[in-house]
Amino acid sequence: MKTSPKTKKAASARPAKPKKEPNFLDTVYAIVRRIPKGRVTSYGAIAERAGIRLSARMVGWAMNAAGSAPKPVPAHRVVNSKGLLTGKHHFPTPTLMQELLEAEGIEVKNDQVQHFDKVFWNPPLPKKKP
DNA sequence: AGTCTGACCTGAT
DNA sequence: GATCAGGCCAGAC
Repeated sequence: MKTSPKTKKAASARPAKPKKEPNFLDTVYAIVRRIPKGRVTSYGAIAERAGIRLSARMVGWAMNAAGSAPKPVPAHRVVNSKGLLTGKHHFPTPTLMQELLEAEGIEVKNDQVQHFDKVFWNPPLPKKKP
């Protein structure tokens, strides 16, 4: 048999989706995972680096998915532009986020990162291998 | 299939 | 100076 009744899925080398970039989600993870210890970043910064400055909301949603991510994502190092631990409520324990930050040497008071502009870490562009 | 929300940010009133 | 609304992408129901 070999008949191939029809071109079921036949040759379609690549219509138009060579997989440019997986999902901006993976990009976000890549950036978040690159955050060094003792540093924090903001959703907007990640979103901008990911190429979606107007979509900072999705970054938060991405963090939510981070719990389901194959690898642990330091979501506790991600705070909003004000340095507030807005997502701390989404952690296993509402104090875990602060605990982790303090454990890394970051001073947190009242759910607010102290010296935010000093511990703030600007994420680099996800350099892609040529 | 369409609809809605989501850990936000920025600009304008 | 504070408040309101808009915007973007992706997943879940």
